[in-house]
Amino acid sequence: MNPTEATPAPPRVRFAPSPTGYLHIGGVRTALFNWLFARRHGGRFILRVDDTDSQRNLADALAPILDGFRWLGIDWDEGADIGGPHEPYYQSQRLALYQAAAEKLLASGVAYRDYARPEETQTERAEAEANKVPYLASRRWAGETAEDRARFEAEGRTFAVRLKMPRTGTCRIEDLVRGTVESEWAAEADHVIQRADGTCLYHLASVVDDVEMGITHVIRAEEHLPNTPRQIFIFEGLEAPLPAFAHLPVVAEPGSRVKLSKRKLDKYLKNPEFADLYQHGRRIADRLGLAATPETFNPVITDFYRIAGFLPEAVLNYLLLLGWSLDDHTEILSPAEQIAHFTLDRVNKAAASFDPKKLMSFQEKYMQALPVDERLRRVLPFVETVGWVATPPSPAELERVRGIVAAAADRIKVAGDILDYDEFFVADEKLAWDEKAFDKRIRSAAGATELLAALRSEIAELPAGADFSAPAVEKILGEFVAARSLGLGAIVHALRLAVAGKPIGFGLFDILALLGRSSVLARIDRALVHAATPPGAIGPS
RNA sequence: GCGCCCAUCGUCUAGCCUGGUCAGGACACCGCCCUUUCAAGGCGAUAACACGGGUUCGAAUCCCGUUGGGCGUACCA
Repeated sequence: MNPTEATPAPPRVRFAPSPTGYLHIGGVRTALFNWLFARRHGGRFILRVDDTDSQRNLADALAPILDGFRWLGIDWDEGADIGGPHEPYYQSQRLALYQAAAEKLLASGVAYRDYARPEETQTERAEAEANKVPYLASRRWAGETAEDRARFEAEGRTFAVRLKMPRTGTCRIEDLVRGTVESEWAAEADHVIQRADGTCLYHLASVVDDVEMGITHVIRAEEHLPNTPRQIFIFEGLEAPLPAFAHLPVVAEPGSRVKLSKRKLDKYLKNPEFADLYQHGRRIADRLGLAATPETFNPVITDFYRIAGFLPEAVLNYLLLLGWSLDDHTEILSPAEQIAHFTLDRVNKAAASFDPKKLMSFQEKYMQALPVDERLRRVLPFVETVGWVATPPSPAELERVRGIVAAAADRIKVAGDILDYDEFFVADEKLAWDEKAFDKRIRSAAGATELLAALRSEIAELPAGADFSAPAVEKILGEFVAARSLGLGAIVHALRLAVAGKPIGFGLFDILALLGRSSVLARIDRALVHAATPPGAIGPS
């Protein structure tokens, strides 16, 4: 690098979630872009907590957010939990800073004490609405002199602090994503920055913190774009340098441009693809015995993916492409590649709607790329939680689960899918059958029970310790059907139902090998008894 | 209402700045192949420049307008 060239200071960016008790997937996308930008330029990513309006228990409301980021591998350099040079990182603990800033704005005349009563402001606003003009405060109750203040206070009025917005000129924002955005200052209302009770509002707090924390780039969702002029006004009032702004498109509902919201789960469930994703996760949550309410478990919330056993890299990769692209063909980017290639100028302007199917496709690709032992590692916590293996598993259990994972191959899309394969963990006498399939494939299939019985004796006659691996089983079955001039199809379905209880799943030879000879014999026996029981009669539970 | 933002296949997008390609890729869908089921995989097909005016030999690309959508307009964030 040319030593005479000034090295730009490393950027400082922030993500400032409200402690709401959950991490919104759209918020993750915004945080991801900030994080990527910081990592790409050797800057700092700061996690500040916007709890100015918080009534809830902070620790409980914040934990899911921090856990979500940790799970995703989005780490922060300063902020919640870890502190840093600009402590505290909780806005509720920075009130004095905001009040001092309000004083400064008041002193320099860019803000005023507004003694208007709420209903008076309301009347003015209604009037403006009726006249179809932007609402502008009359400033009739602005206590700008000591006399005015004394008079208003004598009337029993209290004040809020309002910005005294310019009434002429143009505000120009050079947005890194949207280019030059212009608006008339006169269209800006005199926003309140400090309430009558002395507490401060978002716009003031946000700007004061950005100034104090040395934020160089404000990268946030597009919904904040119309708020930017008033924030710029505060920056200027504080005589602070302006950060660069980059407004990201929102993450929208499936098939719409409306911002994704966790409260509209019922509506999204009418979208079949969204419903599929939800049901997929739900099945896993149910098996885990989780109380999955829409408030805590829903594809809009990051925890959904963690609980169901998604790979964080896959989720991140999908989110990256929601509003950003590298070129006309690259889709799979590892975190390192994402950092290496991310630039704000390739961020899209239009809102991007959330596509559950495409997310799943990323998840499948990432899962397929994982070696069996890695998949085993992801799957283990699930079988441990439901008690199918001990915690930690014995070497034999480990080997068994590994075999199941290997045989499952691409069928395990998310780690929690392992819970679909209870037939390998349930005791032989507890195996439940899919009755409809059982009826079709065994009870009403001509010759099925006879064939099953014949195969059963053949397997039983195998010498003790005979090879029962998948290839060996394949050979046994092949010879069994060949001796009867039949195809494999003649026995496969009945056998699958008998030993696994369901008509779908792994390759049959894998199933038999995984179960082992004694289980196979026991299950065929039990199926034969069950087949003899008339349908509708009470079968084994 | 007013202000701002946005607009390419169903969806995510490339292309737009620096006009000229059969408008490219991915996901989904559909069809075929493979196949003991289910997945997976392979091959193929359908599918888009919101509309209307300009400018130009030529417009997805530049300009104007229209329409549609989104966000904001709180003593919320």
